[in-house]
This record gives sequence, C-alpha cells and structure tokens, in this order.
Amino acid sequence: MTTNTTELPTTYSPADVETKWYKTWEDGKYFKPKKGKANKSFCIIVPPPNVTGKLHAGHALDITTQDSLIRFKRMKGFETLLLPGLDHAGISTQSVVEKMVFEQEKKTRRDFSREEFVKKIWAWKEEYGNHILNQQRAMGTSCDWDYLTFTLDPIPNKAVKKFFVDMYNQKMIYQSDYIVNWDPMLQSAVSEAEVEHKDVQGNFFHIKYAIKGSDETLEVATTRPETLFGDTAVAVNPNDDRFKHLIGKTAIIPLCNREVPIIGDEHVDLEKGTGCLKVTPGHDFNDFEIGKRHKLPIINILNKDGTLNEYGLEFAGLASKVARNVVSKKLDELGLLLDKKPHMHPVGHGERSGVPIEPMVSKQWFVNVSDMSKRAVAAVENGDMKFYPKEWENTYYSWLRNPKDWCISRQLWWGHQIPVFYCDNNHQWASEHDVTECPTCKSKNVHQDPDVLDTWFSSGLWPMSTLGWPDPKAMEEKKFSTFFPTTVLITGYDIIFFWVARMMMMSLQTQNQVPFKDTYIHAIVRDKLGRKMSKSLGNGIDPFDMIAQYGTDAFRFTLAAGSGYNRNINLDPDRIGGFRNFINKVWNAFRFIYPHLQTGSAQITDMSKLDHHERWILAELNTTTKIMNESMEIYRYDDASSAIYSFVYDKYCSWFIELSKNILNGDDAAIKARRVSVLKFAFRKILALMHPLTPFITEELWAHLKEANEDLLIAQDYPEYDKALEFTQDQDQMNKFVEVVTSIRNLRASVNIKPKDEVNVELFTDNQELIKYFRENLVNFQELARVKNLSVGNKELNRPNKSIMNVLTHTEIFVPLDGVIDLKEQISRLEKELTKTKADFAKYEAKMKNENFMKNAPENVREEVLVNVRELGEKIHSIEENLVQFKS
RNA sequence: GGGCGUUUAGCUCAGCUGGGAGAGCGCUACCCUUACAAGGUAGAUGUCGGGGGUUCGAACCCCUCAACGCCCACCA
Repeated sequence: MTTNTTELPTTYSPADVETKWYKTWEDGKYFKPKKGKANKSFCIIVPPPNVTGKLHAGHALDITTQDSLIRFKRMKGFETLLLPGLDHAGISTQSVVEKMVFEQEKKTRRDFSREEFVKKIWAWKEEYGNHILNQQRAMGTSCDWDYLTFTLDPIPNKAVKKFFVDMYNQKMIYQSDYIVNWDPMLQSAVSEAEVEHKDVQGNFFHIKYAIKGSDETLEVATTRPETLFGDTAVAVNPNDDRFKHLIGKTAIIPLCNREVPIIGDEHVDLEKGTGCLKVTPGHDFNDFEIGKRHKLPIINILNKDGTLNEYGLEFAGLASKVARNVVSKKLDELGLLLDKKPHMHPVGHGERSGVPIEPMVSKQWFVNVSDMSKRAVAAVENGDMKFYPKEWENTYYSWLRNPKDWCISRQLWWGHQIPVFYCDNNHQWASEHDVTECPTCKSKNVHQDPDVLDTWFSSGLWPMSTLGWPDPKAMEEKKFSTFFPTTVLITGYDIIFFWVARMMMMSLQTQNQVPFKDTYIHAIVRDKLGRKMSKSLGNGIDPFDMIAQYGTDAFRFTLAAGSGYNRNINLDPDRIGGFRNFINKVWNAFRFIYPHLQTGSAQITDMSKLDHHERWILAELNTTTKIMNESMEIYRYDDASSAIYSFVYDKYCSWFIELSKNILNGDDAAIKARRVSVLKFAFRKILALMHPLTPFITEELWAHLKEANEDLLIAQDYPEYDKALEFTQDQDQMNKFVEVVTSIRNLRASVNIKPKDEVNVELFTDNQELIKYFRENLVNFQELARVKNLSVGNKELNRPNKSIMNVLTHTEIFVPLDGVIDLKEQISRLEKELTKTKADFAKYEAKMKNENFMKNAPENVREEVLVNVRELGEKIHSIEENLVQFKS
C-alpha cells in the first residue's frame, strides 16, 4: 500500500478493491475460527440456499445480517464461525433438471433408470451448484469455506439415517395408509406446510341420491361431483329432524349405482349446503376422519397423475377438473342435478408445482411429533431459545402447539433414500448401513424403500450434521463441542414452520439441547411498492446488478439500515444510491486527511492538551461507539447504521473537518500535529466501527492508516465505550456554536449576501463562558460563516443600528449592513419569530402553572420546562426590544 | 372463521419504558468555496388513518371504526 505516491481519485471505485480484499482475507485464513480475548465462541450456520438458486435480495439480506454480526464478534475477540452450505432441495432441483432434460432430449425422467437420472442431477449440481457460493463471496461473506457442507454429503446422510433408524426403532416413525396431500404434477406426497390455500371460483352442485326401498330422495351438495365414484356413505347430522329418520337406510349413488349406508355424524353442519353430505374417505380429509369413525371402506378413484381410474367407469382417464364438468352434465341429462350455483372456496395448491392438490390415500412414512413438539414449545417458553423480535414466538407456537404428524416420504428420486429395507418374505427393518441380507430370514433378496425423505428432514438436522454429528471423528475435527449449540439463527419468517420448528424438535431429540440460543427473524425484502419480488411481476432486484451499480458496501449498508424488528423492507434502488454517496463521503473524508498522514500519530498521547473541538468530536465518537455496540448485540442494524451515518456525515465531515482546515493550513506545527492525531484517531475508529457493515472500503482505507506492525482491519479490536471520553460541557458549547454559525448563514441568505462576501457580526450574550468561547472561535466564525470582524459582548451594550438580526435563547446575533436594509422585511421576519416563540412559551408556561404537572412530572421534565420558560422568556424580551428599535 | 401486523413529510421508513415530530431520497433557492457536484449552504412540506377514553401531558396506553397486508384453518 503506497501512501504517498498514488493520486487518489475523487470517487471511490468498489470494483477495484472488493475482489482484492476478499482474496486477501480468504488466503490469509482470516475467516477461520481463532480463539480471541473474549474466550467465547460465536457461531452462525448460514441457511443453505438451494443448489438451483441464484442469489436474490433475500439471500443478500441473510448474508448482510449474518456476516456483519460475525465480523463484529470476531473483532470483539470471539472465536467465530460462519458456516456455509448448500441444500439439495429435492423437489425444485429434480424439477429443474427434468425440465432441462425434456428441453434438450425430449425425454422424461421415466425414460431413464433411476440411477441414470440421479447421475444427471449430480452432474447438473456439480456444474451450477457453486454458482450461488461465488455470489455469496461477492457479498463479502466471511465464511470458513472449509466447513462447506452439502445436504447430501456423507455426514448429513449419516445423520439422517441415524435419526431415522433411532426413531423407527422407537416406533416414532411409522408407515401408514393415510390421506395425504398428493401433488399430481410431481406425482408425490407433499407435507402440510407445502400446501398453499387459494380461493377458487367453483360451483356447488346439488345431486339427487335415491334411497333404497323408498320414494324419498336425498339432495346432496358438493363442489366435486366427480368424486361420487369414491363415495362409501351419505352422512346427515343425527340431530337433524329433517333427515334423522333416514339413518340406517341405504342410499344409491347415481351413475355407478353403488349402495352405501346413510350414517349419522356430528361433523355434518346443519346450515351448510343441504345438510346431506356425500362421504368420500379416499379423497377428502374430513371424510377420511368420518370414514375411520364409521369403519367405512376407502375407494381410491384417482391415478397418480390425477386422472380418474377404472372406478370412474366411462369417465376413466379424464383429469378430475374435466371430469367434474362432464359428470355434472351427465347428471343433468339424467335429471339428477337439482341445482348448480357459483361458490368461492379455498383449494390447496402445491407450493412448488402450483397445481391443485388431490387429497389421496396412500402408504406413506410419518414422524410422530407430539412429544418433540412439546419440548420445542417448552424450550422457547423457558427462554432456552429467544426470538428477536419476540412476537414471532406466537407464529412458532401456533404451529407447534397443534402439530400434525409429519409426512416425510416423497415419491422422488433426488434426496436421501429412506433407510428401510424389505426382503422377499415381507420382512421390514431399518438400517443405518447397506444391507445384503434380511436379519430375520437371512434372505439375500432384499431391496430398499424407493422413496426419499422430505428435504426438511435433512435440513432439520443441519446445525448438528454440519458440525460433524453423528460421526465422532468429524465432530472432533469440526469442534462440535465448541460451536454447538450455535449462537443465533438468522432467517426470514416464511420458514419458521418449515425449518426453525424442525431444527428445534430434532435438536432437542438428538442432543437434548436447543440448536441455537437466539433466532433473529429479519424482514422479507419487497420492491419499493411493497410487493413481493417475483418472476411474474418482473420486479426482482438482482443483488449482482446492485453490486455492479453501487458497490457491495453501499448495498450491504442499505440492507442493514433497513433491518431492525420490522417485517418488510421495501427496497428502493434510489436508497442504495443514497448510501453509495455516503460511502463516497467516507472515501473523501480520507482524501482530506491523506496528505497529512505523516504529520501526527495515530494515538492521542495527552488528553489534557486537547482543545474544545477535539474533546467534542471524541465525546461524539464515544456516544456513537456505545450505540453501535448496544445495537449490534440486539440485532438493531438500523440503529447501528444510522448512528455511524450521522456521526460521519453530520459531526466528523460537516464540522470537525471544516474546523480543522485553518489549523492544517496554519503554521503552528504542534497544534497541527495534535489535530492530525485526533483526525486520524477518530477516523481509525470510524473504520473499525463501520467494518462489519461495509467491510471493503474500510479495509482499503485501513491499509493507508494502519501502522506497519498492525494487522488487517478485519482482525482489529472493535471500539468500546470509554468513560474517560465524556466531555459534556464541550458538547454543550459546540452545540451553541453550531447554532450561532447556522444563524449567521441564515441571515446572510435572507438578504442574498454572496457566499464569498464577508460580513461583520456582533454577538450579545450574558453567559460569560460563552463570551470567552466565542472569542476563542474568532477564526472559526471567519472560516465557517465568512465573518470579517466579530465582536462579542454583554447584553447591556448598545446594539448596532442598521442591521439584520436573529435571536437565540442564549445569544443575539447582529449583522450590521452598510447598504439599504429592507426594514419592513426585517420587522416581518422578527414578528413571525416572535409569534412562534410566544406560542412555545405559552405552552411551557401553562405547564409550569399547572399544579398537577408540577406535582406529577418527573424532576428532569420539570427542570426542562423551567429552563424553557426562562430562555424563551428572554428570547421574547430580546425580540420585542429589537422590534422597537427597528420600528423607531 | 381464528390470529398477527401495518397506517407518521411527495416516496421509503425510524421514533426504545407516555414528557419539545425525525432520517434518507425527492423538491426550492443560491453556490464549480483549495476532501467530496456521488458536493456545499439555506429552506419548504405533517389535524402522527378517523372517532372516543385514560392522564397534568398521548404518535406511543385503552376502546371503537376504517383501509391495507400477512399467517393459520376450512375443497359438502
């Protein structure tokens, strides 16, 4: 890093430095866990993105919040680990490859053997799988890449098998004929959580059912007439006087003329439909329950692709939606369709496929979660795991307090194959190892269950398996005991059910511990109008575009500034542009001190020799340090970013640098050196404070500011609050100085004095400390307000005649003018100010005179009111006095 | 149907346990002032969704109404 020869450009170019520093950090092994002075570990497992994935704005937010925290804790001396991974994402990956193969070869997966097709998916994964990881690198993620784990790697596979087999042997995993959500497109069962309910416009069909041996008929209401082929009963409410005499008789299903019993069941709603319900246990969740209660037979009328099977008679082969219309038409022709009216009703759709889900009975594997879910609830109730923000625990509870057994088998090829084996003598057993013979009958003719496990089954074990569990050697190598339980999980609220709940259950089950102590739920990134980003709307924001346009630091800072306890971030690229300008401001602040780097040291040797402004900036820096530390600890990235933003912009750049110009241009070497030291000291702290949020520019500038023997910024200590740097009097005086300077500028602007032209200024105040302070700041008034001569005096002194003036609570400001003054305008301005001040005054005076207020309000509030009454009273007095003068 | 959330400046949002309405972007005027025009200085803009209540005092607490959004449940 050459400090003195390079000419620095006026704008910062992110692209030039980002790849350079990432490589330097990675090659220098700065991302690897190291024991530090805090003597504690801090671990975040990155939610593994899908191998099919491309980085989207949500991932960028994940990374920003996780990496900022990791960098923060690393600098604070924690042994940090940010652990990366990739998810095989069963359904979506298989679909992507199926689609690709179909496009390229016009073949479906069924044209290949399972082995051949899975090989194709692996090839695809090898080619594209790492893409998203490189995008994560571009975001600056300080992961230890040696920990990179894929959900189908050997260790996660061991974990999956171990959990499955243990639970199988405890009978907590069982196989059952059960009504599941069948996705006819994927031709697989999917879990409850993978079904989305959407309102769909359908019809209510009223169908006439004959009753055997009677002239009476029943009018049954349904939205799905095509399922009547699967009816095995008709149900009425036993308390329904209209129909209860029919219970026990036999109804005849139209079209197929099957005889079924008429049963009484409380589930039937008297109000809904006609009060008569056709019972189709094979294709309706409620009917399935009714069927169990009444021991009704189950008839499956659908093929795996959702078309009617042979039970559909002449309609066999039709898709259920088509069959619905055809069947209803046929019923109409036969005079059996009594009514048909439009009806909006919710229909489950496959989350991945988007097609309507068919409830269907089939043999599937389930996990009994009743015990695990109770433990998972308790762990949050008793504080072992805390949600930030806290409200999200309700979402978590609502799912876990009312759990349904988890259907874990999927009829796919891509995933962890279920470790259950069968022999030709119908024995069944589970095994963690490959098997060649049946343990019961020793038959060599064995085969494994063809189904694979739900993707979330391996995801649920992720915090353990990435740290080596259950392999003792891997656990040792990966320091399981150091990093488990991990510190915090950071993710979006959309996967609290899918993932957070399952990790909690599976970790409590296998480790008897929570998998992480905190869960920070960050917002969902939306477009600037608050709409979800989606392909169909075309409103997605590509992180890569943002990085290219504004730089990674600006993008990260924007995301951090938007992340607190909110649930949406409406991301407007203009905002990123705003923060890009801020990053550039930091760059230029450095350009300002750059020529003076050799003049002062980086440490402040003698605190007692500092001047007012130096003490002031250190006090402000100290306050900022405190806010940043506190905010990062509780995931308030928004508060942290706004604290450093306003310190850098409004304190360091706008005032401290401006106040330093005359010193640096002066010739008092000692004062100059001291000021440079403070500038440098504060700037080094700024870089350290900002580094977790904006790693690249800060590391780049640090290279210029660091001492020869100092390490990279990523490895420096994070600044801490220091009581020795509290200087309240200097802060108070500086605030008054700023007020006066602003007021002079305001006066100048009000009469259009050119920025270059100098003016004389007279200040009047009764505060003797201030008089002294203002006099010491003569040169600063000259610089910052273009003042020529300044006089400061007591309020007893006479005021200049021809002048414009402002009144502050502590000081009167006069700018005498030689030319013609628009008296009218001055008077009107003063009168406006007087009205405003009087209104303010009245407010406080009323409070002061209110006995109840004086009795009840806390002392500091009372004190403030009294001060305001006094100061505003003085201000009114001043304005009135001066108005008299102007008017005379 | 059950639950949660949101409503503050033109836009996107902050505002911690109640005590003087804020930021960024945008806008207006004037400035190429020797770190920065991705800049500087000054400035305008708000019945804090409506109504009621508690309180000495409400953007903040309670009730109520309205609009919008999300989650869960439910194919009669």
